Amino acid sequence: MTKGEETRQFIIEKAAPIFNTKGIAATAMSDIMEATKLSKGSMYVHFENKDVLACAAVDHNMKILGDKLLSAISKSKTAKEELFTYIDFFSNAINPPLTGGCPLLNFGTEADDTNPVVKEKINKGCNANQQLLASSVNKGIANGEFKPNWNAEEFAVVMFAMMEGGHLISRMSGTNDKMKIITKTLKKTIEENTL
Amino acid sequence: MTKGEETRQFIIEKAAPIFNTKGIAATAMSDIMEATKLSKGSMYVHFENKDVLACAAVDHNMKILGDKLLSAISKSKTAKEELFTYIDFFSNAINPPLTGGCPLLNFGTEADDTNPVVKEKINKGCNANQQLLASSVNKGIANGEFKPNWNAEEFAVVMFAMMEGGHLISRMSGTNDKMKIITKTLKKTIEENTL
DNA sequence: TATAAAAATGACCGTTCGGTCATTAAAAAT
DNA sequence: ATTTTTAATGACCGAACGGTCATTTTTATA
Repeated sequence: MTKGEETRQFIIEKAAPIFNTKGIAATAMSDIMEATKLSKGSMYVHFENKDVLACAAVDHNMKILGDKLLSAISKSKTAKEELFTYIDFFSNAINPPLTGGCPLLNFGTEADDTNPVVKEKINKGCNANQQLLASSVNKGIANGEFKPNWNAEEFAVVMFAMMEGGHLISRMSGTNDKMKIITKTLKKTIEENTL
Repeated sequence: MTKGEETRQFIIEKAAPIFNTKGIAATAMSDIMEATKLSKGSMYVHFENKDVLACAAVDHNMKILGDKLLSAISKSKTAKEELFTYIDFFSNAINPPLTGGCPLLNFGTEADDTNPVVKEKINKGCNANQQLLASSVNKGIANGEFKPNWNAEEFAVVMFAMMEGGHLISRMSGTNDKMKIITKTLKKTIEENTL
């Protein structure tokens, strides 16, 4: 990795949590300058404008979160464990795995009516999550863990929606109390579909 | 209503959908000036600063949505109808009841780490929704529509989270396809708890 | 080690931002 | 009808914004 590539990566890593916390519109280049201790000119050597940097930060946030998640799930032995691991991974919305909370929720709502590029990135992220969940369910059906008539795709949609909604509720209230109800409900549903 | 109160209300009504669509940080006073065709000075006669106007816009969005929702629900005869009406009311995320989509989702994620005042408003809005749902369930239990052992508060949390999460998914994908899965699942759960 | 290429700097630019205020116009009160 | 109060205006302000660029410093190549 050349010096340039190193600096570029360094900027992204410092910028990502700021964008995820403050939002794209509310984050100024000066915020990134302060965090990186780099000059303004240096930022524009590596990113042609703020939008490009913001997109890179969105990508980075999703990648980091995805890597952490997959790393946790990969330790699971059964399909049921995979689903439980996913739940536990996101169960603490007050101290979330990523600074600023869920990037799908944060960037998704901001980009919704204003930034189609970021919006599509988030859409793909949502779909990736749901496919991950559906594949765990299907895996469990295939190996006899789960009831064969369990609808994997539908459950994936419902579970993903519940986790995101729970994330919102918890962040607003400042406690994980209601997230616990959601995780409990999800785990119960999984148990009910376990043979 | 005096002329001043009329103008103030007029500004709020024009500003509310803009804030809900673009977000607070990304909305400029000039946007409101353009929408209202009023001068900058006039805006500051009625609102001491942008934050006050933004808060009023948040309140207005929540009030309008709440009024519409309660109006729809009030036509229901049974508790089950109330729950179904709530579901149907929010089932179209692509053409939502409020321009810009759900204000709880929009303002909640933006205010999360930056605006404690708005955050608390949204928190109260989330709780109000959940209490509304729980009261419908409890009403149904009391009048013998629903199973007596159905946990109203827990279902309210889960249902609210699913609807908000479904809203996010639908807005990102641009279709209501997955929202339909969510509404179907919720209605099925309600049916299962109906006597 | 000399040279070419890439990276880093910070002063600077035009624009837009939120916000002010003296002045004018309109509405309310007398 | 006159006076007083309130609303509306738009030029203006300083600050902060995203972005540029000639210059300097560092890194990579020969």
